Amino acid sequence: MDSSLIKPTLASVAAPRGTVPYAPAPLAREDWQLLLGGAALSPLELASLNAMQSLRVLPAGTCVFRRGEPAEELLAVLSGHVGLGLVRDDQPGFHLERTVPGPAWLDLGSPWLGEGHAQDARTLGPARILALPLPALRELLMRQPAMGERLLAGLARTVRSLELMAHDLMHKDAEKRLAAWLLQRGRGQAQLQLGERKRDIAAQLGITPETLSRMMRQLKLKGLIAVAGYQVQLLDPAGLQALAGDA
Amino acid sequence: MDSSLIKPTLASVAAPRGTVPYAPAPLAREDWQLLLGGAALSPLELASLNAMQSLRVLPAGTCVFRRGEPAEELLAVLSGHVGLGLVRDDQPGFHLERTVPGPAWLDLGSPWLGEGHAQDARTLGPARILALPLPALRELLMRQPAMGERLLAGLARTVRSLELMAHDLMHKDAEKRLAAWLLQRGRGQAQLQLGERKRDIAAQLGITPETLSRMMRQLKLKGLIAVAGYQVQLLDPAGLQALAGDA
DNA sequence: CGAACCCTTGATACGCTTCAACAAGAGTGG
DNA sequence: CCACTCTTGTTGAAGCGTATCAAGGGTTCG
Repeated sequence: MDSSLIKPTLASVAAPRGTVPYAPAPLAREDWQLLLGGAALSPLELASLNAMQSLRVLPAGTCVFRRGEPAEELLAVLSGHVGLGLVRDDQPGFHLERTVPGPAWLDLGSPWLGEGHAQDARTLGPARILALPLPALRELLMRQPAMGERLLAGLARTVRSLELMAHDLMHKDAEKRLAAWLLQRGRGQAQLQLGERKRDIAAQLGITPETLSRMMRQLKLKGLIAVAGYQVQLLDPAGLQALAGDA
Repeated sequence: MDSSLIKPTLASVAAPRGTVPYAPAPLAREDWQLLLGGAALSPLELASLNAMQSLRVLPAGTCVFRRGEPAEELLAVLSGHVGLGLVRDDQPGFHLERTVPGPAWLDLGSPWLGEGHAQDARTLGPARILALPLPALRELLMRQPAMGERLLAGLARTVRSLELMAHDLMHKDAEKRLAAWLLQRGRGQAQLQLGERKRDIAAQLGITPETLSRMMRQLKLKGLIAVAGYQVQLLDPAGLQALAGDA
């Protein structure tokens, strides 16, 4: 069985609304800690969070929320990948701009603005989505002000990541961005399995699928990576780092 | 006296550290409200904020903070413009990436991460900088949890703005970005005075000064704007909007 | 006055997109 | 089982958009 044959699931099928009712099972402590970071969560905090939490189990290609829709919950991806982008009325398909790999917050900001979501979100593969209703969370914030700081840190991390993306789009060419993306996705692992379609990767990098294909070949020719289908091996992480750097 | 002759102040001079001691004068209620948004601030909140606040009055081209420097205060620009970018060791000058026009938060996120600032910041013109020390703010947050929500909303707005910037960099060409920038900067006013050097505007748009010059000429030729030095008139806002749009 | 900026304009080069064609699965229905 | 279609990734040729390089003019300041 060749692992390179494992292909990402489709994302361009019709996107029905996720209607699976929430599963009432409480989350593990580690799940919460990964999302909220900071100091260890107290049993009281854990209990409050588990009391308000609701979980949605969504198949691939499901719509999580639509642009303009009022944001009344804080959403997080527990497992799987969720894509943020736009459905354009004049063109078919889904224009992906950014993917959120679980576990991570999906939209931590919109609920506080009261303006609704700014983008569409849909699952790129099977995913588990965590939702915290805003009213309950507000109440928790009043009782446990330390929770506010965890949320602030989470949003600050989003800001960091977006600043980095803007920086890269302005100052790095496609090859540098791909190298940086591979390193970030690899997280130290030399072997990595692409969990999404290559065109979705290209969309995240702000390039066309054709260019991504060419850049992959470039890196392969330079001996920095080895590619076999959806399996990529980082042969020379230091070389990739040098190529991706701001130099 | 021709107003188009008003030129932006230099920003490429040596950047000394801001050393002006804080002025103890309390801020007006409107200043706080503009920054923190949301419901009207209570007298108690105002008093607490004014008690911890410190103000720096900085001349043009002053360094506000450096990359990597620990972030122990929440910073806001009360008046003037502050540029965020990078000083590169190998190249001279300051590589601007984003400007923050006062009144607005300058760096609302870094203090919560405990990792220091991610970019350098320096004033593009004379500016007044507000600082709220983190320990005092933490204490206020514990006593007044509603303040946390105001900060969350502020960070969420930053996220929105960065998402928009990334979107534009990926999907809009230079002309579209310039049109969008002019509309945003105009804020409904047809007449607008460029407060910064054109090369700084170009840097924000992710293009070179040469391209900015050409795009300005393009818009002028199309009859959408009229340009006289640093004075720009939006002749056809609807046309600009159509050109800048995602269509 | 020269020197140091700044903005502009033109010529050229390069990166990336676009368009078109093709091969390789995956799903479907005969 | 096959033919058929749909989607994906790949490759090549042509063209657009923007950067780069070079030169010139305007303004400010010493």
